[in-house]
Amino acid sequence: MSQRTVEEYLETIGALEDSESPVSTTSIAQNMGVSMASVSEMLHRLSVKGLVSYTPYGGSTLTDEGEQRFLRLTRRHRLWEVFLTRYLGIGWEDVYDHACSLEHATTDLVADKLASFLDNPEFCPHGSPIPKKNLKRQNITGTTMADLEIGQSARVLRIITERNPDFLRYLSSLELTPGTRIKVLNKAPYDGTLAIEVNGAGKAIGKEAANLIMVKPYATAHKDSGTPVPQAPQQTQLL
Amino acid sequence: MSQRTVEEYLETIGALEDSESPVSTTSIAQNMGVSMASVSEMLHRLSVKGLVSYTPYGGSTLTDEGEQRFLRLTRRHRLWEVFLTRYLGIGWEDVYDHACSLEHATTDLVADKLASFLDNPEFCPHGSPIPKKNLKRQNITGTTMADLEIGQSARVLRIITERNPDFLRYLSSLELTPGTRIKVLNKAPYDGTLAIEVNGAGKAIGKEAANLIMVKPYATAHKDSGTPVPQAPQQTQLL
DNA sequence: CTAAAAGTCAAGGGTATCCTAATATTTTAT
DNA sequence: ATAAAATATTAGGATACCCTTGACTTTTAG
Repeated sequence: MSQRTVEEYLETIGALEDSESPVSTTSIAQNMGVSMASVSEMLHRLSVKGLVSYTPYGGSTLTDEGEQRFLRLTRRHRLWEVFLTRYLGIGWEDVYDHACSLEHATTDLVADKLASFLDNPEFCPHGSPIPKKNLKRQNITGTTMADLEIGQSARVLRIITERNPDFLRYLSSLELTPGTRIKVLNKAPYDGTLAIEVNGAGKAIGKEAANLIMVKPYATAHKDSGTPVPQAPQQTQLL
Repeated sequence: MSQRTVEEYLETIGALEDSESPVSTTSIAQNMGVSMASVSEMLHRLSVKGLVSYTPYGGSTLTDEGEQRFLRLTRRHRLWEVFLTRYLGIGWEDVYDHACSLEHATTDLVADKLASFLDNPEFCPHGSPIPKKNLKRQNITGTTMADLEIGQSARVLRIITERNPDFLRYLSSLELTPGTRIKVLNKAPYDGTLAIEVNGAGKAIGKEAANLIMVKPYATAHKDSGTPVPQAPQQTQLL
């Protein structure tokens, strides 16, 4: 079983576990565009390899070792994303695919040196946390833009769908990048379309899209807590 | 036939063509560590794909298209080597392997942006020329250190064996990196061992090793021509 | 000219991955 | 509680790749 295929399964399962655990065979099959039979077969193999804990008819979870491998890949992927946007000037809308191929070809040494070079960034350009070298999983919980009440202000933390350049370009056009402050002006009664204020300008965004944007609501009365927050993706100025 | 396998064959054939053209099946088999039969079979397939021009019993050469693919890979490989030494601080002795995996995972966009970021370097850390974007093959001819006469001075241009960290480490210990100026003090009559002067100190180096070091002899009477020359591999100072 | 060296070819094996179709299990809705 | 629907698994087959062995052919060198 090729290294590459294994890694792709681990990544799919790991990503799906954020929203569904154990992960169903159907989800995996749909995500990877292969038949359920293929997935079933592969889960057996991954199970034998000790990377996935698999109960027939019951779904799959990553074992500790599978989780480690998943996080190591995620770390590499997101470090490359930071490098590609910051130093090569590739837009955050497009970095996903390029990082996808690089992550599988990155040796431990290169990953470590890259992290230092980038100054151990905490977030990728889409606002997702970069696993640290110790590879502990970070739980991502929180509010989406669609959860906000009328009148609430918040800061954009993270875009959940990293791999859809068109969607990300759309968000760019609305100036909805991680770090941006927004305020909900109104919510349409039937379809839930949001009227929001971004950088002083009014914009509209559908509920489906708003559900893919994680935000941190402002606690009006309190000082902002010390939690680090993603920065807007941008190129480092070179000499 | 997997992308990766094809690329590895193209690289092997392309590299061997520097010293032997057309390239014999035996050379390829030895270089790749597979049987001649496997190579024979693969050459047929590469021939059908139009990447290799193959005459049974007569050897193989890359077609124009094969050559392009080869040069594109070489370009990527060497650009990564420059990045790894200059920015990540990985020693020139070790970059080869890390670059080897990255090169296959590099998209066109990333390769171009990386080249600009690195300021379109002309040479890799071992002194080999980096193919330009137009992918014209550069002929590498010249003198090796073993060809020098007693009393001649020269500058180290290029180490031919890039993939042997131990050998490169040995050269490092002799301070024989690209860009260094040396002078031949003596040549032993039987085994051809060279006594040389490097940075004011006397050293000895065997004929076999000296054969792997390309140099540019100084024309004593003339001004140095304008030909660019590789620099010593070193890390860029970061702010 | 002939033996050794180099190279090819055909046959076959192992692994990996995918699919479809048939079967089995679990869930859901009545 | 049970039938239908949804979900999942297994069996079996197809394809591809890449390798090796061993018999055969061509080239080369004495």
